[in-house]
Amino acid sequence: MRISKLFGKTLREVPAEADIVSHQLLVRAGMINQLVAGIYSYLPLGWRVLKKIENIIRDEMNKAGGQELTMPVLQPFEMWQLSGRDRALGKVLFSLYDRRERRLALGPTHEEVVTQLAGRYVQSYRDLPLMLYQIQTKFRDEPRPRGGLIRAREFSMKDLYSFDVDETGLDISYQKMLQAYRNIFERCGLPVMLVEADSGAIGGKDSREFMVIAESGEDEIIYCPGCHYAANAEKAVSVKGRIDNGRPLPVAEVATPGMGTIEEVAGFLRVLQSHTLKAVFYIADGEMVFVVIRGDLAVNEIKLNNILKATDLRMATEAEVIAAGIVAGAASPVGLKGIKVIADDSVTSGTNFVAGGNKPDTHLRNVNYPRDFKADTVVDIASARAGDRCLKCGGELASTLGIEVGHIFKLETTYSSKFNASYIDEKGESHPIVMGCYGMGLSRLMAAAVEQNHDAKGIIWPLSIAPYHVYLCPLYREGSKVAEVAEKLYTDLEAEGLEVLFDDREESPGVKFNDADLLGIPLRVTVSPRTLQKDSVELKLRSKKESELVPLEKIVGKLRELIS
RNA sequence: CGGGGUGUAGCGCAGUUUGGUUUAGCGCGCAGCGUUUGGGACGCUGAGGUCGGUGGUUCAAAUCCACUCACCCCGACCA
Repeated sequence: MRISKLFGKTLREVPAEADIVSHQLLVRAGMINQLVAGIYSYLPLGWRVLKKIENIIRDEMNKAGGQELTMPVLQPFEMWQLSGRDRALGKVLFSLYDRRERRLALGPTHEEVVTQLAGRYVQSYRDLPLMLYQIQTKFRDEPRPRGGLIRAREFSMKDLYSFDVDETGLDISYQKMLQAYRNIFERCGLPVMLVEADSGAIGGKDSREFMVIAESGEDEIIYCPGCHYAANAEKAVSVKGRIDNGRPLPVAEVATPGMGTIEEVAGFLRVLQSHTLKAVFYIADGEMVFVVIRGDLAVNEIKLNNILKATDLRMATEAEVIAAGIVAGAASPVGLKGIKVIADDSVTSGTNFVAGGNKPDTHLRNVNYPRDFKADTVVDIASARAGDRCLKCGGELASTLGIEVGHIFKLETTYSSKFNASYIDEKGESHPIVMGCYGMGLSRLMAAAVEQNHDAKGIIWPLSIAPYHVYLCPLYREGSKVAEVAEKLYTDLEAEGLEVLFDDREESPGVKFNDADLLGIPLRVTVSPRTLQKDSVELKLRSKKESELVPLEKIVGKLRELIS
């Protein structure tokens, strides 16, 4: 490709709307252009990168036994009502009406459609296992798109669905995908961290995310440097320890004038915050929920909602707390009636806690579970934090930020039972198909690759996903034979099947070199009067500082070698 | 949805506080001509603007007021 003909221009200045590095560089390099918030055009260079990623993914999906197909973006809204996900996704689900006033959704993911489709064709256990996938544009009306391609409203995604007869089959499919994903990231030159995750609105278990570590990441990862434990903070667990305050003592009221927060109460009574119980109030789909957790811990709302399964979960307002007859600042589950109580398991592991007295300015000492109060549910709902102890090895947990580039999980029969997708086994009995779901964001992967591979000058594409292999950079001079040599080299390299970006512009060397660096093409070949004096060209790797002179007759072979 | 910020040429910005020599300006980019060519060259000439939109105040609005739209950031939320 001749740069003089290439659609798209590099920008010297950083676009005002771009905040994170991948967004800035992709826009400056003329690879993407924003139409409206979270919606982008891919210009020829960016599109080539996306296609390279797509081909790697397609190759690995096919190798793992996947069959590619494509499903409709426009889907009847009733399907989403049937699965109940119209409510779970809420406004994230784009919807519109056709001319007959029938409501349609723009596909944010395809569990509903693929389950219905598989259900129509799979009849016997002989039809299984099966893996179907597509690479397609998805639509999600994000509350807040951000970071360029990191979180877009229209984006490219690969989604594969596995269908098996039973759990054992699902495990095999799951492992195949796990390996395929590792291969893909490896081939894209992208180091990833595999973390345990919450499966969110899609539902399911054994949820794993592939994270690219990056400052601009949106997800917090809690991991243990000592063992291999790593989890999304939404899901992470840690050692809470036991609070041993001796044998349970009789409950004793104590005056705590003006003390509302845990910090104040603990300070006033001269006890550790971990020796107190904290009450937090939520409204789950309109119903008040009383949450009890040890004073030094924080409630993880994702974990909490996995118990409550509410569509809308939020902290209660002060007015709602008062209206429920609860004494804010001195609330406790002791003697409480008529309100659902969810307790973190930390409250059951220890003795003689300080808790609210349910009277103004009053707390209770020596509160013990279950002697003094009972919870409807006792389960882990605490946030694990960096600095906590690892539950597996006891080491100290650390945290980092990551970009979620892939997410795989087991759906089991959640969708197959709703959409009546079943098969007949050897005995002639009918069973719902056991499913798995495996997503990967291509456009996000592209952004993550830039986050991971860049320097002050620009992008440094890994060879496998670079828009072109070679940046051919002649430095013209009147009366020299540079142009002639460069033209011939361009033709020869293309004939060899190399992907060449030919900077045939009459620009000064600085402009060309800077553009080459910004675009991040892995190999740069410079032809100039200086190199031609030695019958050579200069070869420089984008990822390296040094360059070398290569004799003209050897350069084609040399490049060929570097690329294969 | 709550909080904050920004909308002036393709891009980056100044001008808005205190309305009037502003015919709305600068840098980059773009077009033409000439010189230049190993790390964002230079000269001359030129094209390019509903000052986000609507309404209002005023003799006069990029500038003041009201409403509104868009974009960005933080938070909430999120696959």
